Amino acid sequence: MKTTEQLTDSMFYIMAALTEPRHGYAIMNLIEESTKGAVSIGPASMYTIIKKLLKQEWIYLHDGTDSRRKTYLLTEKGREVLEGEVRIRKLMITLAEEGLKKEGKV
Amino acid sequence: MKTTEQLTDSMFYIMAALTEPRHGYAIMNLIEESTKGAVSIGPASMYTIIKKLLKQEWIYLHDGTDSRRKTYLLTEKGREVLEGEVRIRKLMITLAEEGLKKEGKV
DNA sequence: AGTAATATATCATATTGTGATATATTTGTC
DNA sequence: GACAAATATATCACAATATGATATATTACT
Repeated sequence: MKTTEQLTDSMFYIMAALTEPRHGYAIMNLIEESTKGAVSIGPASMYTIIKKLLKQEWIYLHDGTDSRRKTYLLTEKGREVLEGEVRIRKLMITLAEEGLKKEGKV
Repeated sequence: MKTTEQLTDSMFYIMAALTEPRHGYAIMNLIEESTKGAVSIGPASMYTIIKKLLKQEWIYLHDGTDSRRKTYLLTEKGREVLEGEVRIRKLMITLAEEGLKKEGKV
């Protein structure tokens, strides 16, 4: 999938959770709760992706960080990327919904 | 990402396009148009994924198929999967939007 | 003191996606 | 009726991503 800055699902989910300061474990729990258990990201994926998001400077290590927990938050750039993603994803959901409601059983 | 039948982005996009009978090339164009060029799936990804969706029986080879074009459509099972996906994706978009609109620049 | 929950981390592997490329057919046009 | 451009499908080898298994340390609870 080639795009103007397209995120994978997992990246999107994690960034969606980081509009507020959260640490890795909290992100995992939030995603699981928000989707009622339908989506869950394990630690391997979690920390792999966090590393990448840091490198891209879409998230940063936030103050609340103590020796035990590392708290992250979207950067301004990250917010913009997320906003763009939300827009694109909404378009595709609209397309899917329109098609589905036509009840086009051919 | 572990789930009750989670689709990758590309799979989702392609299935979203197949609520009506379409052939591969048409799917590619539709996705590009619907997202205003922001998302584009090339032939390699397209046909790889179509093969997988056929095997899963989420899409099937539809009648309109002539010797030249192969037309596909969602199966009933495929519709259900897509419906479930739309639900989950909406939840995550809502989460992202709520976070974003708080304008929480800490 | 012992155990469950919290929290981060990594490695090797599995899964998924894609650029490059090939081929055939149809359509338009000079 | 020759040629180019657009349409349409297909595959391979490689790149990018995600993940199960596992390890380790700290905190909370009883």
